[in-house]
Amino acid sequence: MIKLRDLEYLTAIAEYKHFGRAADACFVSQPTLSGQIQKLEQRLKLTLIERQPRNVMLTPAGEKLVQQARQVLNAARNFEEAAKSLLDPLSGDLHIGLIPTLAPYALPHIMPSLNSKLAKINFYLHENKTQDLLDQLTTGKLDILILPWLPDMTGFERYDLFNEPLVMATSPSHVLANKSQVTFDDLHNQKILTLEDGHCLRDQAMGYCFSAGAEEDHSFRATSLETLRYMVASNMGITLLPQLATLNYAPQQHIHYIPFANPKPMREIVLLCRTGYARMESVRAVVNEVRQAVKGLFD
Amino acid sequence: MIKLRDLEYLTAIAEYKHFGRAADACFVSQPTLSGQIQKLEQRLKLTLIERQPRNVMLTPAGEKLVQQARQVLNAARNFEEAAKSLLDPLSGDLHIGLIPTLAPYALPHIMPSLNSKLAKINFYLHENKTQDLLDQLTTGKLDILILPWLPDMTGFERYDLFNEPLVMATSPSHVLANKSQVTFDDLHNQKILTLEDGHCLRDQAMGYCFSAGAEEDHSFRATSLETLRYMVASNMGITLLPQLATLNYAPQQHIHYIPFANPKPMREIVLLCRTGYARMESVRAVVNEVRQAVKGLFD
DNA sequence: AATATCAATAGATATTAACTATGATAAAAC
DNA sequence: GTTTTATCATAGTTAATATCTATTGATATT
Repeated sequence: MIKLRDLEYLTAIAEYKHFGRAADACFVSQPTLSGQIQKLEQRLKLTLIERQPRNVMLTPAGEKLVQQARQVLNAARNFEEAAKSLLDPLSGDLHIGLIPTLAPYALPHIMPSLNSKLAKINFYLHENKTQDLLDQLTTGKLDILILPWLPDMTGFERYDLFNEPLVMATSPSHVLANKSQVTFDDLHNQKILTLEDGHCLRDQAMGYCFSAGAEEDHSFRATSLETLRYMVASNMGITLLPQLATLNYAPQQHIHYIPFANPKPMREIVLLCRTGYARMESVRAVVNEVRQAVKGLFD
Repeated sequence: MIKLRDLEYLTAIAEYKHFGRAADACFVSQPTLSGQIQKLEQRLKLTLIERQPRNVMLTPAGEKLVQQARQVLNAARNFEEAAKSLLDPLSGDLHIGLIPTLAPYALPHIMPSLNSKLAKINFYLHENKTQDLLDQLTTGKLDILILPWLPDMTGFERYDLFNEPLVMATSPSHVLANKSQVTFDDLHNQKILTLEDGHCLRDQAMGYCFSAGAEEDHSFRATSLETLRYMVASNMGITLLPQLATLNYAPQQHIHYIPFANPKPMREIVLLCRTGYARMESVRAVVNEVRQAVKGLFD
């Protein structure tokens, strides 16, 4: 039977394409790693690594087996995590991935209670675009994602957290600024400022706006919600913001936030983790705390 | 890092609930296994096994970790199989699960070409009820299933093989015996002989018949299609048989097989394997051969 | 009370993964 | 064209440890 150590060596080579550095990463000497890899190749009767001078690379067979090896190592990590979590259920490290249009506005509401109620869990927060988060969840770099649900997010465990309305943001001098509600029809022919590509908020907000007959301002795409907010304040256009991003920001920045009349555009914020993840107790605890924490934020 | 050997010991104990027998299964002495399990428990700081005199059992923590351990061992097996299959892609052992209402009638059509075209693969055939097959596929005891598709079979890779019509079987003296086609309405108030519980053909055929107003003969449930066939021949009632079970059987047994008018009742025969299974080449080859082999059997 | 069953312990042995030191080879530098 | 550097392979040694056999201890069963 294969040894887990061998698989670690193999994946390290795949990562670094360099025996010395891979050996360092495994905390062994280079000859040790070289020798073990050779033995592995002999046992499997396969050449896994192409040793060109100054250029180490994997053979096709090597690539394939590295994938399998990562699966095994992930399962082994799961075993150890499950063991630790049995010893002390709500403890250990938990890596949470969030998207940039949610993290800075939601975290102030949820992290205090997470940190106090689940004090033995160390929360690591990672901000990234949706697709990267999903990849990192799959590979095990992240344990939990909190993001707006999209229908193609299959193959994960899903927990609904809350529905976040999008609201209209205008400068005080804008024609819509003093309405108490914005209707679908109000959007007709309005010019909308948007985020740059890759933000799921962009796709979602634009979908809503276009179907209402609004137009995107193609001359500008913001890299963050804050940029967008400043543009709106400078009377360059209007935009849609998630409601969490509008709390405690209104007075000082001369922006009017106006809710939509029904049907309100919404983001369905969910928590995802891998199906079969070893620490479901921690996940469920987080889900409960987040639900508690946002209770009452949305009417 | 945990060792795979430890996980094998743990799962062996889970299987045999007996140190001696588990040790035999692992090809080591009993003290070796005892010692390693103890070390494992110390490392994890968890009691995994309850050692009652003459009664070895797992603690709840043990049960949980055994599950995780099996995952790891499955992944490791996958790695080794992937390696072997890279060495010689279409070779090795392949365990195929089939249901009893399909296997004896389909295998004569498909095994000859599988054995000749994929001569280096050793095919092991397992006949069992659907739910058992799915469990065994999940746990890795089986590599491939061939059975009628049901909507709850999620989480596997699926390949459509062929659609098998069901046909009406009657004795020659039955009122429907000499029709060239049976319609939905012909079933009204007919008495249908059925298989015993657990056969998916029973559920499927009955679903069709009941919706047509037919009635089940509650006084009798057959344990196999062959019993059913004899009952029909003895003029005890009529039944629905999958078409493959009617080929080359008609003349000698005095049964009339009558096709249905559209919409024909159908079984959608699919091939399932685990997603991410390491030997997809072999699976695809089997899929292709089976599709070839049944081509022309159904008009 | 005697015996059988079964897991734990003790001590010896063999395997092997790891180390340090060195060698070999080819690209890069002068 | 020679030297230097980078990089992986080889050799020999050491330390760790999984395994074995033999035995003990404890508890049901007869």
